[in-house]
Amino acid sequence: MLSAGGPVTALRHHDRVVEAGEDLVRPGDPVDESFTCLSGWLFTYYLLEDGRRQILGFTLPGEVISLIGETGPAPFGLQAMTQVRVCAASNAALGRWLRGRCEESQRLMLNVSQHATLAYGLVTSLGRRTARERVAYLLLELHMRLGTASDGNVRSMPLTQSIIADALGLTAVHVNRTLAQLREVGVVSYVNRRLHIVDGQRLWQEAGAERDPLLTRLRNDTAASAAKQKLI
Amino acid sequence: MLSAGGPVTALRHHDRVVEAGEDLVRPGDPVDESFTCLSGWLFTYYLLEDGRRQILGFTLPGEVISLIGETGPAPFGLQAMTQVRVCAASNAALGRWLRGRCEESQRLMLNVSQHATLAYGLVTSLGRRTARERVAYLLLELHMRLGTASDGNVRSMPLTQSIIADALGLTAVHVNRTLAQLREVGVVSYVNRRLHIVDGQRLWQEAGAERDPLLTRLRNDTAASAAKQKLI
DNA sequence: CGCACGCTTGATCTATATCAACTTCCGTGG
DNA sequence: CCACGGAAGTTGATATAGATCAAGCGTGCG
Repeated sequence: MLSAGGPVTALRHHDRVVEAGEDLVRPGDPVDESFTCLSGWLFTYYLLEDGRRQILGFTLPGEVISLIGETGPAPFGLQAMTQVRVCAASNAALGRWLRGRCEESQRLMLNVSQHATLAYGLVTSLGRRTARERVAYLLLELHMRLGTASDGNVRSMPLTQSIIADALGLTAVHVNRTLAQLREVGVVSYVNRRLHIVDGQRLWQEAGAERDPLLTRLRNDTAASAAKQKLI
Repeated sequence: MLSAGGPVTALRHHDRVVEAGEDLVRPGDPVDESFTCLSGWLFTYYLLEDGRRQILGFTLPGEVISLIGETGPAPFGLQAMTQVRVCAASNAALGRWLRGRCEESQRLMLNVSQHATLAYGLVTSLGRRTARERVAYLLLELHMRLGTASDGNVRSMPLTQSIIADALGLTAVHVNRTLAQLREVGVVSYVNRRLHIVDGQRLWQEAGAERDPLLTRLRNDTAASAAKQKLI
């Protein structure tokens, strides 16, 4: 879905390792590269002048961060949540490389447009969902982006409660209480960076996502790519 | 900025007129076209199952709605706020046309990526800004997208208070009070669908946008395109 | 004329923030 | 191995931004 696997890796001029908590891109840095995340998790964040922070999205292993549309100073930062290995390609080279390859261009556009779609989902969460719905929705989304393929219901992720808070426009304290609620009613538990989906169906309900076109599509996409995996 | 002016108009197979309050695309419709807005305003919206509505963005005259990344049922709707004239191009034809034209492909990608950027701005507003900051920010953003070019400080727009509310994750009532506040302190007034910027500098402050990279860029872009206009 | 929609204003409620204290976990240095 | 310190998580008490409910006003339109 968010992985294109193509041009950025083809052009990789160097890989880079970033330690947990460090920035791959600092807000304001000149943007001149795009990345593929080889391993580890990143988030994209926006910083208000007074220090309030909003997380704009997460990048999981295999996903592509296409910054080729950006110019000048980065309006946001990219921070590693774990140790991260990325491969980088300069946007200039990428642009040149794409010049002859319309196919690839369009593929990359697809990637950008999927990021936009995820952003729209987040807008909707922040604007119109309750804390509980937001948390449920995020956990569900990440669960699916990690690939439904293997061991079903348990999954470990590097999110802290205060990262969740900054992604969902909430307070760490409130995220804590919300997670506690969801655990107590037996829907999901997220303890020790370990996500355990207790009742999948109820989780979809809690997220208000049963008919949510965004998540539904994500489900189909991952189902499809899981099927593809099987064929190999 | 959000206007590409290129492929969609080049390929227009038909124009269409939509009356105020009608949908150009209904949520769930199959998406098979992209549009350029020739006149009038639209908004993109997401509908939760229980009727809550979140507006994801606005489309102003001259701007392009590229849906070429979308397939299957539309996850969102597109509604006309005024009578709207758009020109439409089928995504299939658009894809074919783009095949030989990498330049144009990239231009379109730029457009998509700018929409994503606006979405990130909205995420930040909804997640981490107060009602007052949100309203100020939105008014400022729209003011600039309308083109700073001509008559400075007054501008008429078709936003109702409840549309503003649905865009900013607030209640119409609260938007009303917030607008009243901003008016009383002499920063902006938005009365009768008429935006009057009383104190531009304070408005940037209220929006918390003085160093906001997103809006700053928008300012530069429109300044640049205004300069270009002059040259013609 | 009357009705619907948009706006305004007041009273009250509530989801979430804020403040504060305490615990548990984990890595580091002695 | 233990002692320490800092980050993450937990829990309670209280505060507040913004929601909800309700009523009334204007105005354009069928």
